[in-house]
Amino acid sequence: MAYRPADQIIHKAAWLYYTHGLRQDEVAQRLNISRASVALYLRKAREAGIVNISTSTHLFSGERLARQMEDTFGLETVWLVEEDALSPSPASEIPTLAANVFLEMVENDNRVCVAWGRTVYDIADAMSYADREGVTVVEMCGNLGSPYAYRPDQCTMEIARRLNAKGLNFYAPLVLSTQELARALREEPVIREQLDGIGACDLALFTVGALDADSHVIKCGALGLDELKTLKTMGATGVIAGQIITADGTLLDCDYNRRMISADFDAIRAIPKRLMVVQEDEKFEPLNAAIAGRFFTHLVTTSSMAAKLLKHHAVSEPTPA
Amino acid sequence: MAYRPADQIIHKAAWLYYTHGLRQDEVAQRLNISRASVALYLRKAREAGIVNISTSTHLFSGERLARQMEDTFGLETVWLVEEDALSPSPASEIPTLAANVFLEMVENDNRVCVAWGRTVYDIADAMSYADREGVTVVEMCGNLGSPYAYRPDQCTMEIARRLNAKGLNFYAPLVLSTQELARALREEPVIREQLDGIGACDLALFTVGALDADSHVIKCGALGLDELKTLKTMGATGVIAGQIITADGTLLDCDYNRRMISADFDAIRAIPKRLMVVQEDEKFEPLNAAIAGRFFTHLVTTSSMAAKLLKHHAVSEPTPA
DNA sequence: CACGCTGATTGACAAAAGTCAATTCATCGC
DNA sequence: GCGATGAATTGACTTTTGTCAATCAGCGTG
Repeated sequence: MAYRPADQIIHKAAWLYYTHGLRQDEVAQRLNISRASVALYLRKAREAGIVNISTSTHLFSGERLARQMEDTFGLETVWLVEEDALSPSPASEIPTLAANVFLEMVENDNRVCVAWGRTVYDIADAMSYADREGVTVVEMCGNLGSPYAYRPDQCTMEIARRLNAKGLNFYAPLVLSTQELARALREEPVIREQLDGIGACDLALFTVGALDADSHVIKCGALGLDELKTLKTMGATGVIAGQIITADGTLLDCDYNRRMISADFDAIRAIPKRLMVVQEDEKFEPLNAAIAGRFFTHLVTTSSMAAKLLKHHAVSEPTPA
Repeated sequence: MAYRPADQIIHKAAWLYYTHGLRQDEVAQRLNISRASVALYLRKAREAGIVNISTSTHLFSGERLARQMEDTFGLETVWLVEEDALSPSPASEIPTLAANVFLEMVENDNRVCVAWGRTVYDIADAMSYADREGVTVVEMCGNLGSPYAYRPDQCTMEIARRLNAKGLNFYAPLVLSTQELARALREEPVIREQLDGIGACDLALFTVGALDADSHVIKCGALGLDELKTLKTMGATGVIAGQIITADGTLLDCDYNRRMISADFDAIRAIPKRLMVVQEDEKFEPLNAAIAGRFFTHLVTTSSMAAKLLKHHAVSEPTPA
């Protein structure tokens, strides 16, 4: 490479400025040039890679992953827990973190909307009591009578209790036996009101459901195993507020979904802050679908899940440059 | 590691500012904090090594003199500091440059071996935090209990800290009172292992010591003044990793050297990249000896020293045309 | 050798970053 | 509860940096 005096002075400026921490005017003085030139040289030095500014990869590797997640998927904030490390009890880490995150997100006089499920119940359980005022907690979708401790209305009520908030339950089943009945029920004023109120929320807390033999919808009897198999061949990938979505994050066009009393997807997406929480590694596909559907803006999950998602993203649509 | 919200926001601010190039007020807006806080966080991030800013050392190896050094003495790369020129504080320039050069040379998963001394300590001090992984830093020779801040183990540990590396100390004194004891100690498994590990390093950082009244070995009490005088008449010229060498770069055959716990010269020379750093002009003779012994492959020193070395070389063995 | 062209350099101004005293917030002991 | 204490945060101000139109220096050309 040819020797160019221009390079030399750029190097010197960069060295004095970045390594020695001199100010631009000091550098200018030392090199007998104007400060404007120094500014110009420094920009050139940065562009030419003579100075390298990078954010650490090993310190806070989890943080870095989180930032990458935010960038890649256009999310507001991502929180990750390191499961490999010496976490006291990895299982409880996510709900605890999620509960804290959620509490930080709730503001006075907010209207928050929560879905239900084991994860949400765990979060409610881990949530400390907060001194909020004027908060209303509403259910995101219809109820499912189930034998579990995490009955839908209990999730809502427990969270409301912790937030010193008013809890509003959904007085309807999640799934009805016919489409007609569902349609009729949705037009009932009390139900209509609840459904319409979802889009007016400030904050949502929910998770995405998987579709295996031991996942929620099956266990609660809302869906049969054979029915599930059929739906899967149709592209069923995950469950958002009771409703089945495909891999690209859209509502699966099926009878089951039409028999549902639940939040409209556009209403959900109208909520400014939507916190998604995923604990289980097996929920990779569903979560991917939820990302595609732009269902959430904030995410709490494990770093291994984050790594998987990023890897998958890189493979499926390699970034230019 | 525990979840600390403070870390998260600092990291996020650093990420948005340095990686995304947002302005401080944009970052502040995005994170809902004041711009003053952003400025504070960014400073903390820099101090904590979350962001690394490094400048190329190319400038210092781009000179004709440096090239000549490389050619004449068969060195890989030579970096020279002009003591008269742009040095903000000439004394600090060499350690700063050496630290930067060293950082550029260290690669992930490297095993690096460092000697100790004031120069090495200064380098450690000037070194910024680096984003390396899997690096191990080992001591090159035994320790000398000294009253100074630059205690051997501190050099190693400080460098390890800056590199996010594991530091391995040598659990032995540098000099023992008898040859027998030294020999016995060298056969101790834990010591043997450390000694053997030196040849397996990828990179070494060290300097050559002088032999005057106020040089290291004397000050630390490892060697008496009268003892020194005797050794000098025997040809003692410099100190490499504690061991005394003659002008032709070979180990001086003396009792002192035989009482030493330190790296074998062949082991040192087995390390592919060996960075020698010399600040003091008085180290001309020792450095010459170190060159003769082919102890190093990379060199950081002053250009006046380089000039002297080249001149001396030309006189002692004039090159044809 | 005057001319115009190109790219480097600068002065002056605008924008951004740094700083610090004042304030708010949280935590603790009484 | 309640005031004291110390840390975190911020608003207002200062300093530093970025920008850009204007100027200048070098240089090939008619």
